[in-house]
Formats: sequence, structure tokens, C-alpha cells
Amino acid sequence: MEDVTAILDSLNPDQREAVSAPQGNLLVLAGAGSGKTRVLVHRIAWLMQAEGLSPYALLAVTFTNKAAREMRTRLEVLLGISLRHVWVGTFHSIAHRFLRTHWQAARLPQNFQIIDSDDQLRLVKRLLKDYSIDVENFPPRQVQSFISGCKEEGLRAQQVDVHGDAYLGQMVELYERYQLTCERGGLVDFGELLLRSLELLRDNPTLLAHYRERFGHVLVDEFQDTNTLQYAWLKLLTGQQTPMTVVGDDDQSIYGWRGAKVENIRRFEQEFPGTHTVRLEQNYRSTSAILDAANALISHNSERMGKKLWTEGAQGEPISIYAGFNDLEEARFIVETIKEKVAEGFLRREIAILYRSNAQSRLLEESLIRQGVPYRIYGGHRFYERLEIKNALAYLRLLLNRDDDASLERVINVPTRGIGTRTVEILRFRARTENVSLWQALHDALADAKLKGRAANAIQAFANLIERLDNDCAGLSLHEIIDHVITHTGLIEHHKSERGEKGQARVENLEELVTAGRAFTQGDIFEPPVAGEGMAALEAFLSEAALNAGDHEADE
Amino acid sequence: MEDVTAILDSLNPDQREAVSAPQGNLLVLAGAGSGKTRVLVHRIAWLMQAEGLSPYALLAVTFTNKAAREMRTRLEVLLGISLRHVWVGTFHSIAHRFLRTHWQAARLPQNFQIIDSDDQLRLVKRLLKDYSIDVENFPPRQVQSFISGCKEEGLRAQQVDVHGDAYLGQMVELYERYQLTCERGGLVDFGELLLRSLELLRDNPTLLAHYRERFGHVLVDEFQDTNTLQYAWLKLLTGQQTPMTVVGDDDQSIYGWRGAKVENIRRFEQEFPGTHTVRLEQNYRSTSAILDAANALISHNSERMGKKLWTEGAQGEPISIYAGFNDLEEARFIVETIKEKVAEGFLRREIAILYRSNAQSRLLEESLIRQGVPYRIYGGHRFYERLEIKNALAYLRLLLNRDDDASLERVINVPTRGIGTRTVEILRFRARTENVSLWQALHDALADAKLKGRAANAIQAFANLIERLDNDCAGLSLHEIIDHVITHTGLIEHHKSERGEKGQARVENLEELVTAGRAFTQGDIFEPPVAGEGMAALEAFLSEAALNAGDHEADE
Amino acid sequence: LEEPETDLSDNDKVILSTVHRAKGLEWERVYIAGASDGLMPMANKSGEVSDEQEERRLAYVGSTRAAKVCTLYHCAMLNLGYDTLLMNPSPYLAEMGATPGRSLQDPLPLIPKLK
Amino acid sequence: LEEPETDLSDNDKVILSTVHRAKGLEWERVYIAGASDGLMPMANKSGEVSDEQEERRLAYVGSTRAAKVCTLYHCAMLNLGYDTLLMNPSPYLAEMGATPGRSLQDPLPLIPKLK
DNA sequence: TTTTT
DNA sequence: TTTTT
DNA sequence: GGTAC
Repeated sequence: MEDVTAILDSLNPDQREAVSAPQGNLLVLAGAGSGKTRVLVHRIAWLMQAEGLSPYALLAVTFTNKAAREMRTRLEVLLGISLRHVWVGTFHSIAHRFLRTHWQAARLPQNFQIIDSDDQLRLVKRLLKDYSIDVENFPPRQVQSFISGCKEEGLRAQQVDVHGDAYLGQMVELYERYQLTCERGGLVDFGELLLRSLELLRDNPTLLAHYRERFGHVLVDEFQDTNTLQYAWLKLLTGQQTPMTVVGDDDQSIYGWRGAKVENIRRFEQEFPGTHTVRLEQNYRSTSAILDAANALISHNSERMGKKLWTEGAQGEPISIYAGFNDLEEARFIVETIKEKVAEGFLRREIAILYRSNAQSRLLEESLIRQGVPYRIYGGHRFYERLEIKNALAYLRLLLNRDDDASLERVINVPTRGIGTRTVEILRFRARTENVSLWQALHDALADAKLKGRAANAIQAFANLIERLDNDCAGLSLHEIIDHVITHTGLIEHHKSERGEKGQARVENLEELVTAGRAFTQGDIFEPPVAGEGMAALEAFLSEAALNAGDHEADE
Repeated sequence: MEDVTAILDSLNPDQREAVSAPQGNLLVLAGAGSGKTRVLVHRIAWLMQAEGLSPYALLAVTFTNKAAREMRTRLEVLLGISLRHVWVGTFHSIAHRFLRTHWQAARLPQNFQIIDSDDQLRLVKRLLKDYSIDVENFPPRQVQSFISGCKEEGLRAQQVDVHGDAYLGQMVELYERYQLTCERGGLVDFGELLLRSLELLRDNPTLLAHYRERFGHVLVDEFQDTNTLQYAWLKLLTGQQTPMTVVGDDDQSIYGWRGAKVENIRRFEQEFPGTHTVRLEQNYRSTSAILDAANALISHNSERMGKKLWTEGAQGEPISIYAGFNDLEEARFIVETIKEKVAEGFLRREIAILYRSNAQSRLLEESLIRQGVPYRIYGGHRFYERLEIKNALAYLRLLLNRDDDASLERVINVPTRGIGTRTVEILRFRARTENVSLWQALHDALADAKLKGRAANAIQAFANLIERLDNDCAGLSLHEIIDHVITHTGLIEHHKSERGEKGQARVENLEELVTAGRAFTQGDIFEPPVAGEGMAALEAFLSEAALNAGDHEADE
Repeated sequence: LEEPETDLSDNDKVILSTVHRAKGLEWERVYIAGASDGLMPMANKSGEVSDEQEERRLAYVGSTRAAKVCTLYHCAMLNLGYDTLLMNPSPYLAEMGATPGRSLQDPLPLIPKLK
Repeated sequence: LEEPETDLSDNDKVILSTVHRAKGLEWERVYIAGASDGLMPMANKSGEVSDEQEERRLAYVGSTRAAKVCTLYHCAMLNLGYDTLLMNPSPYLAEMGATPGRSLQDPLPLIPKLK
């Protein structure tokens, strides 16, 4: 055994207890600012060095890519070695990895693509229109959240009990049709990644046994945020045998409305017998005054697992409340205080204004602008959700899979090439009635001359474009493919001719996409480079784009 | 003095007291089913025969055309003579009469036209678009009801106190712009009819004196439904000198949400001193059981003027309540009961199903249809609100006034003649920036060749069409004009080619409009024929159509 | 003499109307649908009644349209398309002393909904 | 050596964020806007709070983001564009024992509205 | 949510 | 109204 | 780029 004391050196007694707890289920109730990530990272190091677990035997699950990345880097810093073979990732990226590897067992096409919530919503809207369902009674967003909700509860359409309720029945039918559409297009949404991964393990005993044997320890971050499906997945994967380290804080559960179940952490000790529980209550972040207030506040909740934050640090300024006459005044107050503090030497980036709803930011922004205080909205616009990027990705997806209707529809007339809504309508109708993809419908329509004249020419040109791109890209590397596509589809030209700075920004974003492609194949300090070249890399890149949409924040 | 006892013969003592009350203010608190209209009609007869008032000296105001018509006919039946010179009409039709007569004093163009709520809403929407105002913050319906609300409170834009509130300020600005648009187009909305009529009397002392002298007695029906403006108008017109007979029932005030003020009837005795009040409490409609229930119910209200209905009739069946499991059951219950009763020999037309909101009718209709019970929705679709009729009227209005932008926009491309949104957009922009009507903008654009090619040809064709119609119609009678217009604009052809029965129905409605025109000039048993021929008659006809939209119910 | 007969029987239809539009009219038998708490009086989504007295007057106008028989109908569950509401009978029923014609069935539990 | 300086000062910006997105982050000074009754806890139009305990946790997460100073802000009148609401301070303020930093001004009477 | 002009 | 993928 | 369905 190596000298493992270094791993425990810098920790407080509770942290040390957690990190060095014997193999077996461990629940770490980690209060805000108690060094949660640190404990997780050190726990992994401990498992490897003290318990002798191989990097291959570890699985660490997080909710965000950011958290996964942070864990991996801090681990590499701690151990001083590269650890690209440890499975550290989000629930979704791990599920994705399963599905890519076992695509046949999962009954997916090899080139399946991931769609994000936006794509999903578009798909639902399309469906509602196709079946001329009244969007008053079935608002697209509601249908979407019904579908996601079902999947998050682990339910396929057939399993939803409608109790004879016509409305629910309609919803379920939409869910079913949605699912069929996805499957015909080789599309997998976020919920599907997890649900199908669960089903994959459930229905393939050999596979399940393989992974159960392989993973010697599973670690989960932010356990209070797991939903029914994620919890079931973990239970299935570990068989309640493989030991788990789960870290979380029931007092910080704020995603109940999205399906997260605090009960998962609350009942962990009962569901996983023999669980050792450690509370991290020493706080390294806040003053005593802040912790006192927070403790007092949360003590009004019931059914808590119980936790009281404390610090060795100073008392600090009391929490205070300022009351303004109206919201304008309130915003002015806040910004004035900030200006004072900045004048006193505080860093702007060490100051945050928090609010409940995005709508509240408007007045604050106006006030900050008026008073000349530089600011940034955290997690504002996402790079991979920008129109021009989504369009470029759609072309790229078409290269891999012509039957991806959502992508085809997205770009069939972008840039405008004389294919109007009427023509698209005809194609859609044909695709629907003949139950083929739009790409197929398009060729059929050309073949039997159901489309004539201008429309036919434009459609033919589009089909030729896609095929030509595909040919051209053979042998190119990922970033060359992207570059070729954004140039030869005319996307660059199209945005260049837009008025104002918007066009320029869009062109720059497209160029940034090429850079992202280059970085992807070359690997960077955070992520390992990807196996495969050209089209194979493209496939991985597209998945990455869908799964890491939040990472790459857009400028401005 | 004639033998006036006949007028009082058939009345009960209270009714007799009301009818024969001495000249002077009279308030008749007329309970439901107490013979209110009867009293009103007999009162007029009494005033003429016993008090010797000339038909010219009488003004009887109602809220609906139906009520006005009923009053006039019953009066003619009672007196056995034609009484077309008595002023009996709705608030709006009387105000309209004032404005037509004194258009110069009212600062209106002679050919001003009345717009209905629909036209008004379209105008507001147009305005919001023109000034690119966010319809999220300013929903067209809200803006419309703000404008109507102001007018009903007697307020012009300048008189609205915004208290520095930016939102209100924007509303007021919209009100102002709306008003300017109306004035440029020679358009008068419902509220404007009353408000301008009030201002006309207020600002022209001679005129006011003339009418005060002319009217020896003013009678008002449904007084509890008067709004601030109507009340002010009555007060101004009578100068609290001309005696008034007002009939109403505070317990039946159900239009408070629309601006009606119950206080008007509640305070009448104080505001008009010397008022003699008569209560009509004997009910000739309902059984005792029904009246008991109604009396008990309304007794829970406060500030009532007080009234207790009674009858000499039978006790009757008690009011009962049936409770179903759900709304579907409820509808089935109702229809089943009706079927039973019809089988027992009751007439269907003597049975009504009442509900609070129109949405409730759907289930009831479905149930009636399923169980094969013929039914009719009272006051369903209105003839003059139908699309094809509104279009025909728009053409007719253009004949009288090219500057009526709302009408021009409505039909510039109906039937389609190759004038697209883009072209109209250009015209609108030009009209707005040069502050001229669309008709003017259209000619300017043709003159300086800002519009070319197909668009210019189409526009030219439209302008030619209107001018040609105008020429053609010279010398034609009203119904010939209408016939000519619906034929030569292509409206008939346009609807004939519509698929399904809808087109046929629309063609029939257009033909019905010709018939309505014929009836209008010839007069019928209810309404006097109109003075003037051709275009003059058209002007009157259009006003009539706007003011009597509810009368002429559409088939199906 | 056949003509008016036909015309008449053609017009022999049950009338459907809102209470507002029914003001001033009368029928032998009047059936009032929706005699439930949020409809009569009508409440907004927050459960507030904008003008309690006017709502009562509306019920008054409705019931006084009847010459011979007035019957009110209530149901325990109202389907709104997107939601199902449990309803209570209108408080006005008690004020009117309406006689129960059929007793209220026990409401079924609401369909459990997925979030 | 100038480069990183500039980069740094270019990134020296005040952060605006929802409490949800701020989870897991920290700043020296945290200012929480909207510490008023219908916003914290958030209530729907009917005034109902969907999950009182989760709302309190949200306030907990918000306040524990601060290292040195946490200040909450409330205002008496909230302009919604189409309406102006009178607000009460968040009940959580008392639970936290927040010290009044400036007293609430008397609210002006609401602007009278035309129907 | 009700809609007399 | 909040939005980790 | 515009119009029509």
C-alpha cells in the first residue's frame, strides 16, 4: 500500500471520516460550502490508493459537465497523473456511452443522434400540426413536458395508465407518435438516453452482470437532485451490491418541480442497508452571521435529515434587508451599493445579484447600464442553442443520416433556395401518408414528377447539395468537414449579408464552431481526444454538442 | 280631452298610478315580469292623449333596437295610428340622428361612417403594428376596452389623468392616435356617437335650448343599465327640467362590468328632486314558488331599492336542483328532462336552457344533437358581422369615402387580385409617413412609380375598380347599388368557388344583403322608409347596418 | 294553412342562451346549467368573485325568466379540457330554498396526474 | 504580463444570476433582489405556493452563496407592466433574523384605474 | 366570463 | 417561475 | 422577392 496519509492530510475530521470510510455504501450529507467536491475527489483517490481499486472500476456520476470536468481535473492535480480512463461524467453522458457501445442491444441505429429540448419542442409542434391537434387544448410545451415527465418516471407510452381519461389518452397517443417519429429518424432525446440505458441493462442480464462486476464503486454527486429514473438506474446498476458513495444535501434540493425527488436521499439509508452516514457541517465559505441566518431559516422546514452549519471564521456583518419604494428604486439601491463597494476596492466579479425569475434581471440590467457598472448574466445564451449553430449542426447531421427529418426541415430552405412552405407541406404530406422520411419523400416526388418547375429544381438542387457535401467531405478531418459545410451550404454568405452586427457575430460563431471541431479531435486539457477520424469524429462531435450545450457559452 | 280611460282600463292599480302620474319626474321600479313595457307604452299614450303632448315632443330611449321596435309597434297598436314621428330609439340611434343632423356643429364630415366593435379592434391592431408597440404589454382588446371605457366615462384622451404612470400614458397616447385615425377616416365608433353627441349639446347652447324646448317628456327604459356617459347625456338634455319617466330595476342590473352604473337608478330620486316613484311588484309571469325563491335570493343583497314580487297565480312546482356526477351527466340530465316534457306535450320553444358562459353551450349542444332535440342558440351569429357581409359593406363604404382606410385595407385584396402584404405594407408606410389616407398613398405611389410591375398593375386595377363602381352606381337605387357592387367586385364569384356549403351560404348572405337594401328603401312595418335615393340611401343604410347589427340574425 | 304550421313547427326549438342575453325574455320552463360555486357566482382563477351582488342579480334574472318551472343543475366534476375541477353546489341554491331533486353522488377521486 | 491583467479586468464584472443557476457557486458579496412575499416564496396568480419547503430551500441556497456579505432587497410596489402590485416583505426575512437596513417607505395609494 | 350599440 | 442534460 | 393556398 502506498502512503495514503497525504490524501487525508488537509482534511478536517468529518471529511477524513468520509474519505476514508470503508468500502460499502456511504452517504455524505454535505452542507453548503463544506468542501463537498474536495471530499468526492479525495474519496476517489482513497479508493484507488488505499483500497486498491483500479481506475477502470470507478464510476463517478454528476449532473453537469462542469461538475464532471472539475472533478476530473482536481483528481488529476491531486494524483499528479492523467486519469482519462476513469468514468467521470453526467448521467446523460454515461448513458450515452452505454448506448453508443451497445447500440445493437439497445435497438438503436448505429448513427443515432441526440436531440436537445429545442429540437424536441419543434418535433412536438410538427406532430401537433400534422395530426391537426388543437394547440389550445394541447400546448406544445405541455405535451413536451408530459413526454419528458413520463420518461423521467421511467414510463413508456404503453405503461401510462390513463384511467379512461380522454385527455390523458390523447397525451399518451402523442407520446407514442412522438416516440415513433424519433425512432424512424434515429433520434434520442435527453430522457430517452437514460430510459433506454435503463432498459438496456434491465433486458440484458449478461451486460448488466458485466458492468456490475466491472464497477467496484459508484460515486454520485448532488444526490438530492436525482429523479425517479436516475435513481432506478443507479439501483439497477449497483444491484444494491456495488458500494456507492452518494453526496448531497436535502436542504439544497431545488429541482422538485423538474422531477427531482428529495426522498431519494432521505430514504437512502433505508434502501441501501449498511450505509455509513457522515455529515459535513463545517463551512469554509461564509461568515457566522450568514450561517446563523441560513440555519435559522432552514430550521423551519420539516422532515429534514438535519444539519447545522458552523464556521471557525468571523462573525461578519449581519444579514440586512433594504426596502425600496418600488422595483425601480430597489434596482437603483442595489446598484448604488455595488458602486460604493467597488469604489472601496471590492472586485466586481466577487459580487453577485441573485433573483428568482429571469424577468427580474431587466430592471437590474437597466440600472447597471445606466450607472455604468460592467456585468455579466451567468449562463445566458448558449452557444449550441444559437440559430446559426443549430442550422450548421443540422447540415452536419444530414451528412450522417438523411432520414433525420427534423434537421432536414430545419435547413431545407436555409439559406433560402426557393423552397417555400407549400412545397415543404407537400413533402410532409407525402412522407406522412407513405410513412417514409422527408428525404425519401423528396426523391419520390422528384421521381414521379409530382413536383414540377421551380419547386422541383430547387428540391433537386438541395438533394444534390447534400450529396455533394457528403462526397466532398470524404477523407477530410472534422474541422475541415465543418468548415466545408458552413461554406458550401452558403450559411456563411447568408449571414454575411445580414444587416447590422448580428450577421458578423453569426459568421464568427460559425467560425468558432470550426475551432470547436478542431479542439475536439485534438483533445484538450479537460477532455480526451476522440477516437476516429472524419465522419466518425463528426458523429461523436454532434453528440458532444447536444450533451455539452451549456458549456460553451456564447459571447454577448 | 279625449276619452283616456281606455288607456288605463286594462292596468292594475300600480301600473295605472305610473301611467297616469302627473307630468314631472317619474321613476318606475318595475320588477321582472311586472308589465314594464306595457306601462311605458301606455304612459306615452297617456302623455299624448291626457297631457296633450305632441308626438314631436316625446323622446323614448331604449338600449336595444328590439326594445325600441317593440315599443313603437305596441304604441301603434294601442293608438291605432302610425307614429313614425315619435322619437323612439336606442341611445346610439338617437345620438346618431343628432350627429347626422348637426354634422357641421359636431365637426364631423357629412359622410361620416359608424364602425362597430370589430372594426374598432382591427383599427387598434393596425395602430399597434404601425407604431410597433408590444402586443404582450398592450393586448389589442385591452387597448380597445380602455378607449371605449374612457369614452363611456365621458373622457377624451386629454382629460385622462395619468398620474405620471407610464403604462397609462402609453394607453392614452394610443387613445389619442386612435381618435386621430378615426377622424381622418371620418369614422365614428359606438362610444363616439354618444360622447360627441354630448359634446355637441354641451358646446352649442342654442342647439341645446332648441331640444330642451322641443322635448316635453323623455322616457328611458332599463335605466339601471345606463353608464356615466348616457346618464350625463340625459341630464344635459333634460337640464333636470324636462320631465323624465325612467323605468328600470336595480335588481336586474347585470352589466356593471361593462360600465353600467346601478347608482344611476338608485340616486335618481335625489338627483332629480320631485320624483314620483311607483313600484310594480305584481308579477304576471311566474308561479309563486319561483317568485318566492327569487325574492329570497335577492334579499341577500344590500343597498337595494326594495321590491317584493307577488302573484295572484298558482303556487306551482318548487324550484329544484339536480346534481350530476360531471358536466357530461349534467347535460344529459337536462336534455333527458326536456325530452320527457316534450313527450308530455310541452312546446320546445317554451323551454330554455340558460347558462353563464358561452363555453357551457358546447356540451349541451352535443347532448341535444345526440338525443335529437331541435334547438337554437339565441343571439348566435350576427348577420352584419359575417365576413362576406363586412367585405361587401367595406366596398360600399369606399364608394362614399375613399379615405376610409379600414375599409380599403379590408378589401384591397378581396377577392385576391395580386396585392400582397408587402405591397400593402409599403402603402401603409407611405400613408403613415406622409400623413395621408391609404387611397391617397396608393395614387401617390402610382404617380411617382414607387410601385412597379405586377404590384403597380394590381393596385391600378383596384383603384380603377372603385372608380368604375362609383360611376356605374350613379342613378341606381340602393339595392341595385349593392347588387352591382357584390357582382362587379367579384365577391359573388369569389365565394361561389369556395369549397363546401360555406361558399353557397355566403353567396346567399350577399343576396340577402340586396334584399335588406330593398326593404330599407321601401320601408317596412317597423321602420319608416328612408329619405333620399341611391348614394344618399346608401349612407343611411350603412349606418343602419352598424347600429342594427344584432337585429338581423344570420341563418345557421 | 299548411305553411304557417310548418313554419311554426320549424321554429319549435329549445332555446339555448346565456343569462345575460335572456334578460327580458320568458319561457314556460327554464333549466339553468352550471349552478355550481365557481360558476354561479362566477369566480376567477384566484377564486375571487368580482362583484358578489351583481352575480346574485344574475341568478335572479335567470330564475325569473321562468313562468312555470325553474330547475337548476349542478355537477360535482367539471372537465376543463386541461384540468378537472371538483365543484360545490352554488351557495345561491340554499338562498333560494331549492329542493334537492336528486342527491349529489360521491365524487370520485381525481385522476392522479403526472407532473 | 500586461495581457492577463487586461483579460482579468475584462472579466471583472458583476454577476447576475437566478438562484437556481447560482447553486454551487460563491461570491464575497451577494445581493438578493425580490425578497418580497409573492416572489420569495413565489406564488402563482391565485396566491398559492406550490411547494413551501422547496421555496425555503431556494432562499437557503441563495443566502449560502455569500462569503462575506448577504443583503436582501424588497420593494413595496412591483410594476408588472399591465398592473402594479402592493408587496409585503418575504416571511423568510423574519425567519433569518434579517436586520432592517432602511425602513419601508409608506406606499402611495395605487393609481386609480379606469375599468 | 358576461357583450344591449 | 425556476431549466443540471 | 413576391404571391397564393
